[in-house]
Amino acid sequence: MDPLDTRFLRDFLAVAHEGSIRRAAERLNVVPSAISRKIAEAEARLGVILFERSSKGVILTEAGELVREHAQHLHDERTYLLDQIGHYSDGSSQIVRIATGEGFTSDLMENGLLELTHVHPHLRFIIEHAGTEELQRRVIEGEADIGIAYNTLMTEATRSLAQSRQPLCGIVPRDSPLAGRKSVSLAEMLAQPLAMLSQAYGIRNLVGQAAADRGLALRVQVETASIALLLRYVCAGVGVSFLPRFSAASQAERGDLVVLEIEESSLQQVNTHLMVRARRRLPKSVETVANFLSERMVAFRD
Amino acid sequence: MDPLDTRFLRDFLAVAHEGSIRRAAERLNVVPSAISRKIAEAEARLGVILFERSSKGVILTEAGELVREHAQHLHDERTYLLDQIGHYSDGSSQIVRIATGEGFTSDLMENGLLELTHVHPHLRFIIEHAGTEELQRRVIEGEADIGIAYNTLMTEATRSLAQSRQPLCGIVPRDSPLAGRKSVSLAEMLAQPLAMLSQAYGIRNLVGQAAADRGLALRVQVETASIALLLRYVCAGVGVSFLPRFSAASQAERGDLVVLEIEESSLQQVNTHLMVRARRRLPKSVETVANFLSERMVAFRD
DNA sequence: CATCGCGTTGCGTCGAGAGCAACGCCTAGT
DNA sequence: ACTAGGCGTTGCTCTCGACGCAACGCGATG
Repeated sequence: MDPLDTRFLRDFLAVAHEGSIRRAAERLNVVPSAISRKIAEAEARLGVILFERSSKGVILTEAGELVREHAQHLHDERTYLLDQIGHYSDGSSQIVRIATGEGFTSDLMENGLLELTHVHPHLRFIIEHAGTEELQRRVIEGEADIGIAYNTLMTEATRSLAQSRQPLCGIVPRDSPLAGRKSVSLAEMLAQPLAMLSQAYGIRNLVGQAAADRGLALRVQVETASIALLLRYVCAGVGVSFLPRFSAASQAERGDLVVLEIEESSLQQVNTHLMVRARRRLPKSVETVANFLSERMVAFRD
Repeated sequence: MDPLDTRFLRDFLAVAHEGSIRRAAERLNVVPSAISRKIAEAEARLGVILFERSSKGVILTEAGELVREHAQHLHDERTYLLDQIGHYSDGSSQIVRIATGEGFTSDLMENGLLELTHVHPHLRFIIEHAGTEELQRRVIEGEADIGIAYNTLMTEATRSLAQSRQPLCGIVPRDSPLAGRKSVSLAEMLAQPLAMLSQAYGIRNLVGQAAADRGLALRVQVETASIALLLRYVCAGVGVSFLPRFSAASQAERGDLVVLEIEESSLQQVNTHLMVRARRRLPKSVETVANFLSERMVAFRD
């Protein structure tokens, strides 16, 4: 009867997420034909095609994307309602999923979760790392409650609960000739052996752009997706790298390396955001965590 | 299975609205037992009582009110989605329901709807009058899309799309001794025979409060819920009244009566609001109407 | 004390929706 | 060129969840 029934939307969300009716059916423990029929009927009633079928699966059409947003929002609201009613007072669904860039790892753990787990021992966390775009996608599509991203453009689909400017800094070994300096030029940095994050992280493009503007060549000796590796690279004295201050804060504190300002305005303007899905009313647990992290993490100090 | 199924929420909304399972069942063309059972099952699953039963019907509990908001919001979002998909492109559901204080009647009609019906002939309107609180309730509970209210306190459940200060003015006959004045004191007004709106309209309390602050007695000769009657009262030269300027604009233009500023700060601070339900994404039709009225109606000119 | 309207419960019935199996289609690998 | 595997879809069957009907208990009201 109703083409936008709750159960239909649940199935729909699974299909959109999996990109395949069969896989969604498997995850939901039903037979694919059941879902296929529901989708077909909904399309007939709405007079709109929701998925484009291919031999590899299905992908959302434009109209389908609208329905997906609706389904996601409904799911959020439902969770919020159950939270309000106290349906989760037993502690279930007190799971907060955080998606974050790898650079936030130590800041998140030492300044955020360490105390948070003591103050609210009933909370459970799922923490996943991802590049900036993937991270944003996870928040938007409901795979994560909170996203913490560096150098990201906010869209209509996300809302920022905390932000601060976190310049991209130069990370140099403690015995580097640059180590005593207060700030360095981009040219001086690029004259050193260099390790950098891979393309997915945006930082790479940021530096690449700045270098191009000055007509400087970007010679990367080591390229990796691991920030831990970058830090070890610098600590070992092999060469320099670029990271925001908070990513290297603990090593800098121990004197293992030195963090320098770079005289390059485009690298000063970089923002960090703590984001949640737009228009979502946050369950108490998520709100608690978001507020706590916003206040405590170094990445959101001005 | 699902205690918050779409169909359940539809029934739930009807019950909450009607205050009676039987009446809701009748309106939905189902048998009362069906609904009664659904509610009982939902309460069992949620572990919360949603309605308090009495021999006269049912009323929402606190938890029930949360569910009602959820149901209302879901309904809004669903309508919005269908609107976006173009499901209503045939023109159905292009009905915009406006709840307004009676004082806005001529302004609404002459400066708003007159042109609007020409520009968008496919739009249909349902316009209902109500006192300030009732009006707000209708917007919140989804019985109206747009509310236009005078002297209202905005709450969390409503959002204001347009507002302006509209002082409460003195309305006097054209041959009144006060008619030539630019402004008058409250005392001078209250010395005249007086007709006023009844309590439900808030204007009464506003004047009563101002009078009390100055130690003036409020002697009301005629008390009515009809603004048209107030206007005729003044036009006929019987006495004076209090109304915002826009309510008497057309009569003042024709010279049938005179509108005067009152030297009383509390009467200057009164606001008009064009409000919609908070957190609601407006269908195109509603948005069109809201924008149009905000721009054209005298009540929202500064 | 009778009556009326309310929500609720027991029981029989029906149909929406799920499972099963077969089909057609496209892709990719041999 | 062909085959094998994965995909969405369709015809059929069956089941069980939801509805209608009727009777019940309860409180208010006159």
